[in-house]
Amino acid sequence: MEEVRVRFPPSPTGYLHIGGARTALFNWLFAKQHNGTMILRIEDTDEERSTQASIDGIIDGMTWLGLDWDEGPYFQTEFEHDHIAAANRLLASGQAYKCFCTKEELERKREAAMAEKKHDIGYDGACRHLSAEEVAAREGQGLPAVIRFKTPERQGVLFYDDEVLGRIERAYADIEDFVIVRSNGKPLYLLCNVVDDIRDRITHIIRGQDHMTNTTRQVLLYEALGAKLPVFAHMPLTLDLQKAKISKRKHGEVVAVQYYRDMGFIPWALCNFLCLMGWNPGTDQEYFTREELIEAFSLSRISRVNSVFNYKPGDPKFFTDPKLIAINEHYLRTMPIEELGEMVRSELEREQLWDQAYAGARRDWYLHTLNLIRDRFHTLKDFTGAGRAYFADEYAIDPKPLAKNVLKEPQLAAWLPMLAERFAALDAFTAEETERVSRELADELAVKPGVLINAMRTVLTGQLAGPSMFEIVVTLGRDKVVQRLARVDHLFAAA
RNA sequence: GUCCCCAUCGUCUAGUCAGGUCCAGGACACCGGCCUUUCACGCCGGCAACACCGGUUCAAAUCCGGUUGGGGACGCCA
Repeated sequence: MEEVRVRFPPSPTGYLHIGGARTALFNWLFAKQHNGTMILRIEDTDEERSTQASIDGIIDGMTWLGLDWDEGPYFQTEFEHDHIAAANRLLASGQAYKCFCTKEELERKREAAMAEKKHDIGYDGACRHLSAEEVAAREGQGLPAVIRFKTPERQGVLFYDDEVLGRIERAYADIEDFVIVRSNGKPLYLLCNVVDDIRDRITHIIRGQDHMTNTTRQVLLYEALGAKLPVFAHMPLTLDLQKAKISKRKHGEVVAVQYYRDMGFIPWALCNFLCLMGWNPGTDQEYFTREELIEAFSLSRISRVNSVFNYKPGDPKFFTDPKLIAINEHYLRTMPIEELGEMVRSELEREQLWDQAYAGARRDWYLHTLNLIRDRFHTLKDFTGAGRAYFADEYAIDPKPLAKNVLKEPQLAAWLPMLAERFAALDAFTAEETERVSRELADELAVKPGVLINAMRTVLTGQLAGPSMFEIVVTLGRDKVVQRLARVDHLFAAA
């Protein structure tokens, strides 16, 4: 079988957003599955809008997601000679022509047509049949010209067979003569893209349905340039709840890949979520390892229906699509603990909470602690947020549980230090022993054990919720527990 | 307006090509229960959809036609 070669060709005019990342992911999956080649090609021919920051952002985003490429990044502007040469070839063979119509003229004609027939006719072909003499005359006058592709004068329809959508047809008559080179001599996307895909020997073009009208025109370009047509697969778009195409401009950072890195998402969780937008394996499986997904993926199971990114602005609990959060949580609590340890390490380092011993003598403690607390967390950020008390002595106490579990019972100011003393006196600082003395004390004080236990949790971890109290106690160790329980005065003083 | 694509729970979707096993399955979210010192996790249960109209057929989510609805593209952007 022919080698599979695919490409991801972002234009560097903004950060990598999740729609683009999904396109990259599908191409990547397809390439991996077929032991093919994935090419990253930066389409930077729009010089006004392309930025280095955007190029960096795209590369960083892809790298973070783990979507690697085999060739590139290539830069489209470096191949301008190829594009111009192709345009000249088309010109020479009569498959393209110079057009001297100005933007203003075209605009006027378009408006007139709209007013008269309420119908946008596209380019009217005014320059299509200019003789060689007429062209020469205009050039002699120094009139600027664009190069337009000459749509074949054929009856009937053009078609191609899409791997997702089946046969796509479009009447030749509906395809206007489109511009392939600007009047300043710079080639345009429609042409560059095809020339590059031919040169890069792309076999499969997997891109969004928003390219479908481009595809019909590009099919003509392939034919005119005498190249074999690649396989096309148009994937559905991702929309917002208002059913509008998601965009950087409209939705801001919540659609940026970068946002998910900053929010503490596991990269593969985002990939897993993204692949489920517009694709499914035909089974009930929803969680995939990298290898499983590469194996299971197929173009024919890409959906034809646009999917909605279920994000409602302003909801603190669901700061992005709830399913994406759920998938992230799933990985957080099921992934191999060593792997999680690496990811949390980065978070701790960023907050200057990392202790080198966690990689050495205290590694078992470190991994055990992560395992203890990960069940309740949503993102990697929680390890340094809600989980801060496990790694630092400076941590905030959530005012809500402070009021409810501690300040509500003023006598705890005395009771907690009493508990500290008893813990300090224990022969064996175990879950069983600490629980025993806690219950004993509660009994003596004639209060429910929960009063002491919940107050302890709040003081020791700063949180309303957490793992089993006596596991926490053992994990933190006697010193910290005694210390934290003995000094609760300031909590009451502040109140 | 023109051309193209699409239409199953709130969201992601299975089922549509090869009509019956679908009074429509799974997941997320939501609600309830169990577990529990808290909150989660986990487990159990619940709510919730074939856009509409017509046709074909013994039988339609599935095939055909139309309507409505949604999206995309209509640049000397990519």
